[in-house]
Amino acid sequence: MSGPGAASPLPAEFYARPADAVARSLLGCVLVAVTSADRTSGRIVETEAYLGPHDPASHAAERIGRTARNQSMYGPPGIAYIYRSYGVHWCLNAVTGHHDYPAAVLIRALEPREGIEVMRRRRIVDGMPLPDRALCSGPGRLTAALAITRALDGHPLDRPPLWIEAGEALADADVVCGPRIGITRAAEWPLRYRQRASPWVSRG
DNA sequence: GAAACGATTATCT
DNA sequence: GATAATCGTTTCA
Repeated sequence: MSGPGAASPLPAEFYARPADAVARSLLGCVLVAVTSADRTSGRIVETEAYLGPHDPASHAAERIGRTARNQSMYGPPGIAYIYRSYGVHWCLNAVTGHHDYPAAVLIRALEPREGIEVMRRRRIVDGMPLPDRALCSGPGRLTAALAITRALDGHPLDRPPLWIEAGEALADADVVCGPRIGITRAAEWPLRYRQRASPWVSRG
């Protein structure tokens, strides 16, 4: 898509808010990734907020502090924080809040929009394609589908090759907020946001 | 130095 | 429902 009326990337100011507010606002926005050969994108249907040093589940919790891995979380709002999960998967976050304050929003699931055939090709394992439902329904799955790796850690999310555009905002009635997933500390904090009844979310 | 532990997923029972 | 894959960070000696 291009020309008049095309959605423009969200500015850094969009992210200069508490992580839970950004996590809610990102639902319905569109994540776009381009390579020299392909363009892939999807609507964000599930996010999770990691609030700051006082959030014990955060990679930058008080007890951990600044490390080589989480340095992007201390950068300016609107950049990517990408880390390796379980030594196997890449996970994408949008850094929020103000500079030097570590907070971020984990992008957990997308509804595929552009390049779904490219996503299918990227996820073929042993000749067996994944069902479309599984292409982007999880933080590790969507990075594989969009070819997002550590190389983009710290990348500003308002320009190629990876950016987020405003989408159609979701009404509060279409948003479900509940406990976070896959963590042991403060998992019960209601910081996971997802589109109600979307078949593209990671669980439920 | 050594060992345990994940903001997960695919595969097997 | 259980578990292997797989590696950087953190923790402990």
